[in-house]
Amino acid sequence: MPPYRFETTTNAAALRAEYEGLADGEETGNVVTIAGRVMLHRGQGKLAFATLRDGSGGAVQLFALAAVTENFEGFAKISLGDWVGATGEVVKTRTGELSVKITTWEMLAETRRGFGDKWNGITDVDTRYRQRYVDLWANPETRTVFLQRSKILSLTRRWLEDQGFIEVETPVFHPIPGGALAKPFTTHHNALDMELFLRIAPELYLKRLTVGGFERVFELARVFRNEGLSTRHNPEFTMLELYQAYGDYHDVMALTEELVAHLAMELHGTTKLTYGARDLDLTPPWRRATITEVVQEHAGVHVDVQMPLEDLRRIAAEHGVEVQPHHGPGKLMLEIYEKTTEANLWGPVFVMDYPKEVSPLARDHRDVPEMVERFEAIVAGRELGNAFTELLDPDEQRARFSAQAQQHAAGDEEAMVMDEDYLRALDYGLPPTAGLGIGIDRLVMLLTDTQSIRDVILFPSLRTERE
RNA sequence: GGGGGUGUAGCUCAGCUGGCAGAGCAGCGGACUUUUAAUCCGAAGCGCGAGAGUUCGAACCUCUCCACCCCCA
Repeated sequence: MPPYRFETTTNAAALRAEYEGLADGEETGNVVTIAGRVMLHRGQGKLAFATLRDGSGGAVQLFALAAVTENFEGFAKISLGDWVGATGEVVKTRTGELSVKITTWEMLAETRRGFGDKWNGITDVDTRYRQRYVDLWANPETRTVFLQRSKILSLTRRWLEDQGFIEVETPVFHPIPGGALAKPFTTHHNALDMELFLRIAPELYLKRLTVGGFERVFELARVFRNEGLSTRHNPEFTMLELYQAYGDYHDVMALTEELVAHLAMELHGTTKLTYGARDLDLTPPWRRATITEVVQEHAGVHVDVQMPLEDLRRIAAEHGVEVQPHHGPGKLMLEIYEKTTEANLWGPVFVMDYPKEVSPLARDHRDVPEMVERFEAIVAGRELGNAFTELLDPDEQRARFSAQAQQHAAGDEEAMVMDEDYLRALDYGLPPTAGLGIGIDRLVMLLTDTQSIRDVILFPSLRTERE
């Protein structure tokens, strides 16, 4: 029967740091107590060795002798995967392995199932994602990725707080889904007898807070989008959204590149990374380019929202875009960009200025008609972040919502609907504000050089297992 | 939704133009006073994702279905 608690005095990484310099065969006289999981085990008659790995990420050898170890017979029979706590002297064996020469030990948990092949680990992706607890032990790289994810979240919080942002929490249940173009999940509240939506973005609540006087806010928000699964999409994922009063999208571009560069420096000590065997230089400043410019470069055609609709339709069709009758020039321009260019932009690059038609929450461009001040940060062919100078004018916002609501009524489930409460908030006055959303999962992928979103989400969405 | 791939022991995998299902590791039993994926000896374990078909004979061929992965919409 396992003990109710077990007190350790150190861990494997600390032991390594402190005693790695011992000479072969040297004994220290220092007694320590450690605990962890048995990863390797070697019996040798009246001797036994076990490699113990613990939460420090390090591993240290337990060295048992029949003459000095209590219940030696039991120790000689422990299995790979068992949790063991042990006390003994820190020594280095004759062959130079840092060890704890144990006098007493306790079984903390016996495993009933093996942890897979001790050499090959677990490679079956289904097992790795479903039984992450196995993956984390069997594959140290998995552990590293999630430790890095944790560090990225913590560094992001600290950095934003240093810039004067406060972290807030806004509702996950939304009576009206909004803040992004996506299909929501629905649920039902029994006591209120009302349909609710799981949020697709925290945007509209965060901007209400800016109206309320929180001038710099951010949320690390789990959001939910009812769409397919892929290496880049999980139905629930984490977005960083932040709003900065008195700023515009140029300010947020600077913030984005500085934040990402800061994270790269803290994690890797450099902003020159490798992603998928290709170099990726995240050093600021990142390139700024308009959609028109990048489409010209990658597709060799000129597009803008001023040109005749017929020309845009023709170019779109030539590039394999499925042209719908209700597509306006803005939508066509965006489709052409996404089809021909986005995935080919290695970046990092801020692709600037989007058609108003596809950006219902962004403010009109100060110089270019029918466009808004919006950018997407593209890195490694993928959208990392999306940001804009926020639309402040309640009348204009109402008109944008109306246009969206019409599309929604026409069957576009991703289109927005009217949100009267948000309009009421704008009536009170939203100061000039810039907002940013960054996909944390994709950011973690980038900074950990992983190719699937499932490699950076501990428990990715999977079909229910069935017998 | 379309295309491609995979599915064999707890894990990692092999299994040829159809011919009696295998290995290593783990687990179990045993030997061994300094091992390092320890080694050695022994016994056991899968009927091949599910179902149907072709065949004297199917893990291998055909069909249907299921799951997972990748690409595309």
